[in-house]
Amino acid sequence: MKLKSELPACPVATTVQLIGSKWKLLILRNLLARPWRFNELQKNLEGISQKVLTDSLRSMEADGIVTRTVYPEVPPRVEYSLSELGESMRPIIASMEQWGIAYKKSLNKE
Amino acid sequence: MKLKSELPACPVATTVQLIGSKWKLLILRNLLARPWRFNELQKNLEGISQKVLTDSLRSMEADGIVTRTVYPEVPPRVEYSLSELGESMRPIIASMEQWGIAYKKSLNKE
DNA sequence: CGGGATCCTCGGAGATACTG
DNA sequence: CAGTATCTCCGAGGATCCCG
Repeated sequence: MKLKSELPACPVATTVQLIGSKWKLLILRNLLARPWRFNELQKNLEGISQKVLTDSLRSMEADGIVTRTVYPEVPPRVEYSLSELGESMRPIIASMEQWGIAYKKSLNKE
Repeated sequence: MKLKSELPACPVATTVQLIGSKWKLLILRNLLARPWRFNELQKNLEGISQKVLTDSLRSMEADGIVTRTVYPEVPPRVEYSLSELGESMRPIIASMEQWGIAYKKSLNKE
C-alpha cells in the first residue's frame, strides 16, 4: 500500500497507514506475545529480507509502536518489544484474526 | 501493499489481503452506513480514479464482501452494498477507528 | 451513468554484498 | 549478531480516452 500518497484524514486510514504494509501486521502479531530478537524474527517470518525487516521495524519504531532495546554485550543483542501504543493495538489484531478464521470457515462451506 | 505476493497463511494476513489495499477500507467504511452508487462513491472518495474504484469494487465483490445490484433502467443505475460477510467486518473497522482516534490524541500530547 | 481498455509512474519489496 | 548500502523489479495505483 502506498503510504506516502494522500488519504482522507479519517481514523481508519490513519490506522492502516501504520500497520497496513505487507509484514508489519505479522511482526506486530509476534511482538504481541513477547519480545523478539532480530534474527529470531527473520527466521520466524519466512521469506522476509533483512532490508524489509529492518525498514519495517524502523518505521514502527518511528511511529512509536515498537521499542528497540540494545544490550551492550558481545555478541550484540537487540530486542524488539511493543510500546504501550503498540500494545493498545491488540484488539485490532484480535478482531482481524477472529474475522479471518470465520472467513476461512465460510469458504469451506461453499 | 502487495496482495499477490505470498504471505503466511495466518488469519490476520488473510484479513489484510481482503481489505488492506489503499481504498478498500474507506469504501467499506462508506458501505457500512448504506448502499452507494458508483459515481456517488467516486465523489465521496476524493482522489480515487475510476479504474481503482472499479478494481476495488470488483475485487471486493469477488471476495464476497460487496454485493453489486444492477437496476435495468435508463439511465443505468448500479448500487453497491455490503454482503453479510462484509457486514461482519464492522467490528474490525470500529476497532481501527477507535484506535486511530486515540492515536491522534497521543500525538497532540507530544 | 457506469464503466472498459490502454499506457504509465512510483515506491514497496526483494536480492546481494559488505561491516562494526 | 544485527544490521547498512545498492541495485533491481513488479504491481497497485493513476491518467486518459472511449463506449453501450
